[in-house]
Amino acid sequence: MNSSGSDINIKPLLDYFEKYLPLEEEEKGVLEELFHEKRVRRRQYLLQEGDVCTHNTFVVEGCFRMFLVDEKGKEHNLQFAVENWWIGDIGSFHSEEPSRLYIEALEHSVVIQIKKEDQLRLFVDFPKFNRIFRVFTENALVSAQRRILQNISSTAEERYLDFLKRHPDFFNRISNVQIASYLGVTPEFLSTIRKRLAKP
Amino acid sequence: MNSSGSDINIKPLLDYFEKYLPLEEEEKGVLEELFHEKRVRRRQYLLQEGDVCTHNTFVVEGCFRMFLVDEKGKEHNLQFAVENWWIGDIGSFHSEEPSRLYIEALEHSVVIQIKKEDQLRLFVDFPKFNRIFRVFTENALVSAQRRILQNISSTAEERYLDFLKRHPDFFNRISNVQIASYLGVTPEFLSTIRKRLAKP
DNA sequence: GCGTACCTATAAGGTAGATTAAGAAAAAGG
DNA sequence: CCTTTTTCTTAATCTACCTTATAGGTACGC
Repeated sequence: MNSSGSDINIKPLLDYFEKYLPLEEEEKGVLEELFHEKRVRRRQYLLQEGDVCTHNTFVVEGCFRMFLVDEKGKEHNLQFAVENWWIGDIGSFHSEEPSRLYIEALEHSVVIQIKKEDQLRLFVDFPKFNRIFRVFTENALVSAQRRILQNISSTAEERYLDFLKRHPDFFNRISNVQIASYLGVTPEFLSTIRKRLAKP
Repeated sequence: MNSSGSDINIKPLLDYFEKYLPLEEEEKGVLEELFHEKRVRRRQYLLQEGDVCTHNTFVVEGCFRMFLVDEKGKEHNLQFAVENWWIGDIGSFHSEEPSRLYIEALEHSVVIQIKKEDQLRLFVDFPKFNRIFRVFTENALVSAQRRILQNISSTAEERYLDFLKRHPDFFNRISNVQIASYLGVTPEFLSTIRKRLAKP
């Protein structure tokens, strides 16, 4: 039980951390205290443009997308997040300026969240988490760099194949409309790519 | 003087850190001890494909590009770095696997570098630097995310205009061939964009 | 100061991917 | 279960950007 008095399922988060570093009992207790569960229905938003991103979010169950709406009203997916992924607008989280992004649940989902001030406290009290989060951020940066290189050097078909190879579980879970938006092409063009690939 | 016995100009690095957090004399001394100067001539490589990126590099003077060579032999610029920027293949640096990237000096340059093991030692002995580097990485991630969104949502002309607005100093310093490669277009097409923009 | 390598501009023809529209299939929701 | 909404497909037309080629301009290295 955490301070809100409700049972929350923090085990997936503990398991996740322990893949990186073993945790002391005290640390587990602090995590249980600082993280809070939230249930989000399909199509509900975790963050909307103009809001400041005040929480760091870990997905326990379900699926999200983070996207930008451009000046023509088109949506562009920056990232998906499923079980055991983190999601949030890290820029807004740290600058405390309003976000330009939306985070929307693609399925009924369960997340656990930590407030910015609590995360800072965690970093001060337990430098171990500072290190873990630095590593997470580095990994995210490496992924982002790979994606930039792919965007400027590959065709849409190559990007789609690489996406499927890297995330085979997304194939039956995320609609092609959303995948197209992530790849930076129209759903119509993704459809022709898929036809081309199915042929031979 | 550092352990190599040579005078190195570490002041730009100290000034840079102090924009984030004031440093104690002891910390300055440690930085001076752990960072080493390197002079790099134009067209010389700081990193080549297949090498493990063993150093984190801070640019004191000069200009670099980090790029990928694709299977068709074409080069794609991932990043530039000028005075007071960091450069390195952060993926290879942490995984200690061979890099797929090159880092090349576009001008005669001076950098100061820290070895991975020394940086880790720095993080353990002075947690303050762990925090500073986490913030650096977060900032780099935010930039990378912005660039991904731009790549999937903007035309080459919009990306070029944004690049100039964001880095006006690069206009007269970095050749259009290199800028085109960064934007993900051919130099010929960048030339037609420039003509289009010069007209009205 | 000179030669040479590189950089920029311009133009013609070609391709990847966008746009629009319209119908079929599937899924959400009540 | 039926209705409504969303998703996927196909095809025609259109545009952004690539490829190849040619030529003049610029700056580096000696």
